[in-house]
Amino acid sequence: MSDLPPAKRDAKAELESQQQVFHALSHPARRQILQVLRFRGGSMTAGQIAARFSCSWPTTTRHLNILRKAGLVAFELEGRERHYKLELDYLANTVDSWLNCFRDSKA
Amino acid sequence: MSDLPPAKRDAKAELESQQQVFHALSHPARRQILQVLRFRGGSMTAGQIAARFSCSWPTTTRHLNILRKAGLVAFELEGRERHYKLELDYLANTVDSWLNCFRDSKA
DNA sequence: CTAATATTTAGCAAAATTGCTAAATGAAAG
DNA sequence: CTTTCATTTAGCAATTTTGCTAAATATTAG
Repeated sequence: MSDLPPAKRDAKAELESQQQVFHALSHPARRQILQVLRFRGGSMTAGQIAARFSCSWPTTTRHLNILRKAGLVAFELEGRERHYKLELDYLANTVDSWLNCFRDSKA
Repeated sequence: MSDLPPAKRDAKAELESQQQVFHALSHPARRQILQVLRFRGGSMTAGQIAARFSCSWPTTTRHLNILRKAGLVAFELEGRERHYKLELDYLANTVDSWLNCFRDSKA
């Protein structure tokens, strides 16, 4: 791996993290988790999140993992709770930077 | 189906079209098709699009179908060619309207 | 009508995703 | 140290997605 010039390596890495973000956003449950987090001030425990969803707790955990690997949420341990927090700027910036190419330049 | 008050039915329909858009955007080849279209002025034949991708022509056709059902592209027949065009506004508006909830309100 | 061109649909196998239940981890309370 | 609480990991079955090749469709050219 990494037998590429820095510029290309970076571009590739950026494409990959973009892919992780868009993949994470493709499942309605995951978008909803982000919205609930946003709505509740940006931070909740795993239990509070899981309680709001109809799917099983482990399924929610997995969605949270996908969101975390994509960089859209992060958590901090507090005793035996995990406080997940929304990575608001990363979310908005990543999507925006892709979407900007498609914004009407005539506006 | 459709045994719901109009407001809820509409909300549900909107969620569903949002889902189709985000699902369509989750595959790198599909995002790339949109970018190529954008880059080339918003309109290309199926053949011109397929020629730019490493996957087989039928595979590209399927990606185009997914994009079309999501409302992100549309085509017009011109002889035996299909001219696909980018639905720029729908793309930007759909993604934006979801993303707006996550834009920092303090800015 | 026949051949060629542009593109799609059909149908299949491989891979990825989802959701579940059961078991595991790790911190805290008794 | 044993139990309890909060949460995750493991492992499996069902479904969906992807990509391929082969066959079909439709339009134009000869």
